[in-house]
Amino acid sequence: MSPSAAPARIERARSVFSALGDETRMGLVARLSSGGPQSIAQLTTRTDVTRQAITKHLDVLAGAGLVKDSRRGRERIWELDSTRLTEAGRTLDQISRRWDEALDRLRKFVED
Amino acid sequence: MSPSAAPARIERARSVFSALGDETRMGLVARLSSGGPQSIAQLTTRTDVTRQAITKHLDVLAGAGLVKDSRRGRERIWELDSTRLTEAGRTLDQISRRWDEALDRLRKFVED
DNA sequence: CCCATGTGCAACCTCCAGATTGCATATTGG
DNA sequence: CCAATATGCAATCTGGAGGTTGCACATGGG
Repeated sequence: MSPSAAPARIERARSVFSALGDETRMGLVARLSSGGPQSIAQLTTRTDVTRQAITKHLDVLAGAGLVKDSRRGRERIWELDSTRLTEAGRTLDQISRRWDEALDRLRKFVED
Repeated sequence: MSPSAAPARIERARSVFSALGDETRMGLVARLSSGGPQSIAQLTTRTDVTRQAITKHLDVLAGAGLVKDSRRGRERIWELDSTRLTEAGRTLDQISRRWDEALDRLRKFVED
């Protein structure tokens, strides 16, 4: 496993954030994470948008590698794929940590 | 410090992701995290967009609570505020962890 | 005191994300 | 076999995000 260059990692995280930035999509992810794999029809219930809209949103999430689908009869089942989610979380931690360390250095410097 | 209700926490994270979803803004955050506090003019260099565009992006980042500004003479200095960044990262971890645990339960259930 | 530098404001433009509607196509249960 | 259910495909619409331009307004250095 290569260490994955920082820029690529950041860009990957950005695509994840772009996908999660939408309210409907964030809701879908939350539902999937707690409710388990579900069909499009199921995911459409308790939503104020059309099934078509949900389908598009799921496609976007899939594009960011956050979900994957499989067929079960006439249904299309969607489920979460936590890999990218975890990675994006770690990337955020890194950025904020780097900033905090820079702050510390600055503080010490000022004290001298 | 109240534990902050889950929905509010998620919504806050979503607004952070929405801000970080843009390529230019993600770039600004990366620059600020490693390069320290900088003026608008500085942040505009090495960018293919106008200073006005950068200003708007900074305003969006500020709206999500990711950066804060202060004046220094005729300059306006922007710096990172890692609080929301860290929180958003933890939120992602929680979601993916919840999903992973659900997966484990499902696996054990199937084995029985 | 003046000019170069750093910003703020506001009008304006363009494009595409997010949504809808209408119709075609699979599957399944009884 | 047939009607109900679940989804796919495509055309179309629209508001707002992201960008620019032009000009006014501070501030600091020489």
